[in-house]
Formats: sequence, structure tokens, C-alpha cells
Amino acid sequence: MPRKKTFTIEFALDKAMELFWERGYQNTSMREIAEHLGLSRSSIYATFGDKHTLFVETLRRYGAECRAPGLNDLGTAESPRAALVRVFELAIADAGATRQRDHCLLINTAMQLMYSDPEVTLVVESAFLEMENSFRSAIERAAAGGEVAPSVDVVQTARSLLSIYLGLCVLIRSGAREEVLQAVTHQVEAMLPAPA
Amino acid sequence: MPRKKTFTIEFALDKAMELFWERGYQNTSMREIAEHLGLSRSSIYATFGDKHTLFVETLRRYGAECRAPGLNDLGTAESPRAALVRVFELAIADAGATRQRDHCLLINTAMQLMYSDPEVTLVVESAFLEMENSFRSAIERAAAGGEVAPSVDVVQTARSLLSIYLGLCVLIRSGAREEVLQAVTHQVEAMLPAPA
DNA sequence: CTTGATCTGGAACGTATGGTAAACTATGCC
DNA sequence: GGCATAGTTTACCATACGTTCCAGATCAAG
Repeated sequence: MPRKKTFTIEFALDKAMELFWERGYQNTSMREIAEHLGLSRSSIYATFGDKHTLFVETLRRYGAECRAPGLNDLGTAESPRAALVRVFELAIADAGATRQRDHCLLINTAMQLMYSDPEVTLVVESAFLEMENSFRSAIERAAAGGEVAPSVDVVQTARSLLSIYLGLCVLIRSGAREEVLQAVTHQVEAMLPAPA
Repeated sequence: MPRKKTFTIEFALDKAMELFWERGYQNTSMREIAEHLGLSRSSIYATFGDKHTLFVETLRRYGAECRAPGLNDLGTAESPRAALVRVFELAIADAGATRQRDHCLLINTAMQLMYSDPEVTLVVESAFLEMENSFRSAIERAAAGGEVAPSVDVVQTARSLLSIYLGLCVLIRSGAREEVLQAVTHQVEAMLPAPA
């Protein structure tokens, strides 16, 4: 009996994400989202109920699907070490291409909404944990495959890589020079030395 | 002839900084600032003219005076290496003490206002560059004093430390567990190995 | 004490925002 | 074809914000 929706929620989330990503939560109004989506605000409110929950939904989708470029290949790559380094190189390369856009919506969010938003905090926390775990298992695989020295502390290195990656995102956003970003990549390589 | 101001601009900037620091730019209203300062809005507008310029002024003061805790000691410390490590330890320690408050207003700002604010971009960029330079000269001094191996690439390590520090701030903000933060400190130590 | 400049406080303005209510429209079942 | 259901739209509301204006308070010089 009912009328059918003229859009899928996935499409709406993706479109909304584009704006949140580019401008941040506070800087994106529901009007802009509606316009960007080609709908009126009420439809969005009817579907998602709230700007905040729309954003959380967006965040969840981002955390589930996108994350950092190259991160999803970590588990399957034949050379885990190369895949690890590639995560950082990709972040830098993409930064050059699309300057405006920070490449980690999660970090963006972490800095903006952590103030008093437990729901968002949870999503960000778990996303970071997942990144840490991706790094960890990749390092383990690399060690098992003889790509990195067994003396490397897996857990500590994974956590350090996470920290470096987040810092790299901040640097990119702040418009740091290419050489600075490259230094970070080299450091990542140095943190994953070949067996003696 | 004129009446005297009932507050110093330094005091006002410090007070305003407290709020901007805790809540970010967008989340801080001029009304809150006025209340926190014990003044009326007009006085603030008469003195600073604008929310934006007030913020930039605040940023400049922060960049000039505070920066990261422990960073100012880098140049004078007898043990530059220990001072370097201490910068990271302090960030973590302070994080435990005052949870709410991110310890780098600059990062906060970088993530929030970089979208389209060239003035702010400039301040943040130069502050990061200054941090990089502080790290660099400390590493140089440490190498000269025999605290770290001469094989350490000074420039690359300084830049990596900057990235790690920024990432650490994000992690702190995101409520990361103590162990994760500690891993970062250990990594910093590992990046500054003693001479063979 | 007067004067004149400056500062202060509060009211007020215009705007933009998140959110809502009610009218309108399309869909599918009887 | 009617009718109920759900989606979409238009118009609207209340609020909060940055900012400005104006009357009154406060000081220093003459």
C-alpha cells in the first residue's frame, strides 16, 4: 500500500558522508545535506530522525566500509609488510590529489565530537582498536613470513603505527610539506626491519 | 581622560583559551566566553572586534607561550634525550589528570578550522614547524652529547616524532587505554637508540 | 566639579540552524 | 476506482548565535 522511497538509505548515507567528511559535523547543516541529496529536509528527518543519529549512522558505515585506504588489503596481501607501508603511502598520495578532504573521517570526528558524545566516542574507539588489530595481525604475518625481524615487538609496533598514522592525518590536514610526510613513511619502514 | 579597562587582554585571552581549548571553536559561544570572563559581550567585541580574530589571537598566544608541556625545556635540558621522552610522558600524564582537555589546542584547531581559514592555517603550520625544529635541535644536541647514536637520521626522526606526538594527542582525545599510550612512549625511546 | 572620552551592561537585530506539523502525492490492495 | 498507508514537500517554529546600539557608569584632565 505504501509509497516507495525515492532513495536508498545507503545512498543517503554516502552522500551525507561526503559532506560530513569535507566540512565536519558542525559545519554541515541539514539544509546542505538535503540539497546535496536532492531531497527536502523532512524526508531525511523522517528516515533518520535526527542530525546526530544520521551522523552516527554515517560514521558506522564509514567505519565498516571505508576506513583508511589500503587498510582492508592488510589481511589478504601477499606481502603484509609492503601492504603496511602502502597504507601510509596511500594516505599521502590521496592527500596530494584531494587536498581539501581529510582522509580520516574518524580522526576528524574524534577531535570535534569527543567533548560530550559517548555514542560517538564508542564508535571512534572501536574503529581505532580495529585499526590497531589490523596492523598487529599484518605485522604478525610479516614476521611469520620472514619479512620483518622477529625481534620486532608486535603489539608496541602496531600501536605506534596507529599513532603515527593518526599524526600523519593531522599533518596532512594542516598542509604539511611533502618531505615531512615522506619522512613519516621512511620511519614506518625503519620500524619494520628485515630479519638480520 | 578615558576610563581604564577592568581587565588585561592577556587575562582575557587566557580565559578565552580555556574555553576554546576545552570545547573547540564552534562549540564555544561568545556568550559563554563573556560569562567565563565575567564581562559583557560588548567589552570583548570592543577589545577584539570579532570572534574569529579573538580566536586567532588566542591561538597565537597559545603557540607562543604554552605549546606542548615540556617542549620549552627541550633547548635547555641537560639531557636532551630524556627531555624528548618527557614531552611524550607529560602528554600522557596530563591526559590522565584532566581527561576532558585535549593537550594540543593546535591539533584541535587544525582539524576544525582548516576547512577554509587561511589565517588559522598559517598559525598552525608554523607552530608545527616550530615543534619539528625543537625536536630536531634536541636530537642534534643528544647526538652531540653521545646520548643517541650518530646513525639516527635527525631530520627524519624529528618529523616522525612530530607525527607520533600528534597521533598521541588524537589517541588521548579518543580515550585510548593507558597501555596504548605507553607503547607510543616506548617507541619514542626505541627511535632514539644509544650509541653502539 | 565639569567635561569629555572611554568603557560597560543589557537590550535588540538579523540570520541560520535543528526540528516539527500539516498538506499533498504516489503507491498498492480491495 | 476508492482507500489506506507511507513518502515528500511546503511552511513554519523556537532557539541560539554573532554582532551592534544605546544609555549609563567611570575615570582622568582642566
